[in-house]
Amino acid sequence: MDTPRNDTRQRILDAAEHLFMAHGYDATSMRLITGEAGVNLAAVNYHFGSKEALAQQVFKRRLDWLNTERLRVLDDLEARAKGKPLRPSQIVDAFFGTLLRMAADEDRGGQTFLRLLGRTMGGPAGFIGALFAEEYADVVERYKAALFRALPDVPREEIIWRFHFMLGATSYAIAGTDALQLVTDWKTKKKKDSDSSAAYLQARLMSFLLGGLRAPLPQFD
Amino acid sequence: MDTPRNDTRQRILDAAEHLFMAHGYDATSMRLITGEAGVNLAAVNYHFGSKEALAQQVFKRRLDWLNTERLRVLDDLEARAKGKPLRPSQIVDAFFGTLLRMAADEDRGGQTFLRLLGRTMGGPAGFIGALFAEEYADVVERYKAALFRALPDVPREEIIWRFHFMLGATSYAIAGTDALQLVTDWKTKKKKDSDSSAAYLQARLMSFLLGGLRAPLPQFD
DNA sequence: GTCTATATCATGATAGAC
DNA sequence: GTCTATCATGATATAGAC
Repeated sequence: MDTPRNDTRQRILDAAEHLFMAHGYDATSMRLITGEAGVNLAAVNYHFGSKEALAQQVFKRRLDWLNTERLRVLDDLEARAKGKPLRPSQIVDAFFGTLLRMAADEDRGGQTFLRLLGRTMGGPAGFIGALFAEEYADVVERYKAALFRALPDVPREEIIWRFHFMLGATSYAIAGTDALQLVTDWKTKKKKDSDSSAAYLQARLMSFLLGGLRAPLPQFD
Repeated sequence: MDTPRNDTRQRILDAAEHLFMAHGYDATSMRLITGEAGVNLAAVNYHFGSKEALAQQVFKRRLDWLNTERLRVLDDLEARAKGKPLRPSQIVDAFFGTLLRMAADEDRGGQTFLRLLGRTMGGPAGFIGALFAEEYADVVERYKAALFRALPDVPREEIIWRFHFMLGATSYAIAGTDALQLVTDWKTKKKKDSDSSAAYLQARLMSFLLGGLRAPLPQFD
């Protein structure tokens, strides 16, 4: 009896994740998806109901894990701090570092999903926005509150903006380097350490984010 | 004889810019575009040849101006510096500040184009990537060189990464705040100064970018 | 649950009258 | 330059046999 045969669902999700990443949602037809998955065209509508519902499940499968993990890490940090505010670096690492560590885990979608995520978040606010809002709401609230406590001297409005900027820098870093890659020669130079490149990216991004988060307050003049 | 009647071309470009921003490239049909522009369906193919060529012109119209302006500002700064390296803040403001100042200029497309740009740069690497590479190549080279001179102690590779991160934060800031707006209550609070909000955003973003650009170097351990 | 075959529709593009 | 009418294509979704 091996594995119970819900294989089809998984195969469709994997193919869709990959193809959405490569060509975008609109440009990916259900024929492409079912073709790559090796299943029948009608299977998508049987298992998911529609193409849009399929896309939602593609994201939900990964985001459920990510957000649970983010909350778990934050709970852990706060328990250990015993009521004292966390350091900004801890919070940033818990939120964005957890995201980046997904990239190293192929079972969690690896870079494929992360790049898809980065691209989708910038895209037209479409159907995915609602899902994000629903999924992220409590997590973002918790992390915002932690940042407020960690940076009592920074106006809350400023923190929210900087959180937003950090999201953008991270999305871009993840979404792939296509825009600059063409202009830059880093790809050839970087070929040697493609394994540890995720770790390098993480270290680089973290120091950038923290530098921005703790920058001197802007002067409105 | 009034205005010579190339009105149609402009109307199509304006409508396409607006609709691409609102719904994305794929989801915007030529019937929608010509409908909003008040011109005939066949006019797009007559004037531009194809939908894809139209999209390229939508970007080219704005980017030609933006990149020329960026070069002009950099030339000006370097002439004034008389061989001495520029300050990082000057370079960042010349590159990203010029971009943000487009948002205040309705004749240059204003926020509409800027949001479209922010969204498209994150999207699937499609046809627009080639145009960007062609348009941006010399400008990015010039700015990279200026940053190298301004930050001689920072490894060049690190500068390139941070430039990339800055692009991401800026794209996101521009592309609109949809993702966080739902979670945050800043919209109601911010209603009062919708005029000067562009100036506030610019000041906030600039201090964030500079903080990140000058952050302590990451430790790879 | 899975597949074949098909219904229904919207799209980008073009030919040709004016 | 502008319009109408239309073509060819590829999309999602579904009905019904197995």
